[in-house]
Amino acid sequence: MSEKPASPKSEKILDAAEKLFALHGYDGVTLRQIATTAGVDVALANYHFGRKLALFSAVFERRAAHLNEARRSALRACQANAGEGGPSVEQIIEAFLRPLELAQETGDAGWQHYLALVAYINNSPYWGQRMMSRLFDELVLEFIDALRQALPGAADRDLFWCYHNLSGALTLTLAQTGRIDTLSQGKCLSSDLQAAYDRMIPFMAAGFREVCMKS
Amino acid sequence: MSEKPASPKSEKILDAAEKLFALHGYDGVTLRQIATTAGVDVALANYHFGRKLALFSAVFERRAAHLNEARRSALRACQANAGEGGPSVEQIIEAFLRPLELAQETGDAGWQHYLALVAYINNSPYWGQRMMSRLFDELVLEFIDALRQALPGAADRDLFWCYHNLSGALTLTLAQTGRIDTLSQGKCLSSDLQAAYDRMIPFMAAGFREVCMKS
DNA sequence: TTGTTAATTCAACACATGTTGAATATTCTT
DNA sequence: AAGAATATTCAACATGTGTTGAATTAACAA
Repeated sequence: MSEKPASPKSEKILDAAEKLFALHGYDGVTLRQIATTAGVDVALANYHFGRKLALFSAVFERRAAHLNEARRSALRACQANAGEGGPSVEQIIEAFLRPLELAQETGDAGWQHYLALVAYINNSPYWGQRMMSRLFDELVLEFIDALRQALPGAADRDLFWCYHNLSGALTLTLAQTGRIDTLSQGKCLSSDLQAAYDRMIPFMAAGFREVCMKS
Repeated sequence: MSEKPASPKSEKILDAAEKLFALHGYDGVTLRQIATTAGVDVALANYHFGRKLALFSAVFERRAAHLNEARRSALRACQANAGEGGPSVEQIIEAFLRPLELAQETGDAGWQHYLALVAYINNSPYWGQRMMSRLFDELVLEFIDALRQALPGAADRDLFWCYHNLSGALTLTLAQTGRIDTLSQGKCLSSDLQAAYDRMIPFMAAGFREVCMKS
C-alpha cells in the first residue's frame, strides 16, 4: 500500500519503462533502451526488479492501487449524493471515467503512459486475461453491481457485454493512437480527452439502457 | 487486386506469421518461430517477402481488400433495400459489423487471426496511425457518410467521436482476449461472436442517436 | 532430355539480447 | 570518521536475432 522510499534512479527506470512499454509493447523494448532513457546502466534494472518480466509487472502494478482508489471513491461519492434509487447510469459511468481524464490531465506524462500501457495490456490476447483480472476485476465488479441496480431487471449477460463495449471504447481512447485525428482530418484529436469523455458518457449510458432495458 | 499464384509455402508463411503476429505483436515474434510454424527454412521468408517489416505488411494487406469488398457490398445492399430516407442507423452499423462476424465464423482460423491482428494494430500507438489509414479510411468514411445521412443535423465532431467508440468496442471484440470470460465468470465468452454483435448493434445505434441528435 | 528459372535449404556472419558476478561509488549508522 | 549496507557501474557471457550468399532441389520450356 504505502510507497517504498526506493532509490531515486529506480523510479527513473520505472518511468522510462512505463513510457517505452506503452508505446512499443513488452517485446518491442530492450532493457538497454530503458536504461538509456533513464540515464542509467543496463544492470541496474536487474538489480532493482529482477527479470524483465518482473519490471514489466512492477510498472503495471505501480499505479494500479492509486487508480482503483480514485475510481472507488468517485463511485462512493456519487452513491452518497444520489437519492433513494441510487445513482443514474450516467453518474455511474461518469464516476468510472472521470478519474482517468483527471489523471491524464495533470500534465504528469507518467499517467498518460501508464494508461496507454493498460490499454495495450487490456487489448492483448496474450497479456489481457493474464494481467488485468487480478488488479482490476474487483473494482469493475463493484461498478457493474451499481449498474445492475440502476437498470432493474437487466440480465447479467447483457450487463457484461455492455461493459465490454464500454471497456473497448475506453481502451482505444487511452491508447491515444492518433487514428481519429487523421480519419477526421483534424476535427477530433486523440489528445482532447475532455471531448472524448464528454461524448462517451451519454453514448454509453444510452447503449446500456437500450440493451439492458428492452423488456 | 487479383491473387498472385504464389508458391504453396509462401502462403504457409503468411498463415503462420498472421497467427503469431496476432497473438504476440510484431516484436514478439521471431522469423524462426514463423518458419518453424510454417514448416519451412528461415531464409525462405526473406526470399519471398524481403525484410521482416515487409512480411508484416504483406500479412496485413493480404485480406484487406477482400474485407473492404464484403463491407462495402453490405452497405450497398442495405442502401438499396432502404426506402426514401436511406437506411437506419442500425442497418448501417449492422452492415459494418456482420461481415466481420461472418468472416470469423467460417471456421477458417485465418480470418480470426487476421482480425485479431487488425485489432492489435488499430490499438497500437506505434502502428495504428501508420498502418490503418491507408487501407481502411476510405471505406470507413463511406460508412460515416451514410450515418451522417441517417442522423440529420449531426455535427461532424460528434459523428467521428461516436465512430471512435464503435471502433474501440469492435477492436476489443476482435482481439478476443478472453477477459470478459473471467470477469463474467463464464456468463459471456469472447468466442461467442453472435452474442457480442447482437448486442453491439443496438448499443451503438442508441449511442449514436443520443450524442448526434441531442438538438 | 537439356538448359533455365524459380523455389527452397544450408551455413554462417555481424550484431543485439537478457542476464550475471565482480568492482566501484554512494549512503547510512554509530 | 570508520565501517557496513545499499546503490550503481563495468565487463562479459551465452544465446538468439535478422539477414545474406552460396548450394541444392523442384518446376518448366525448348
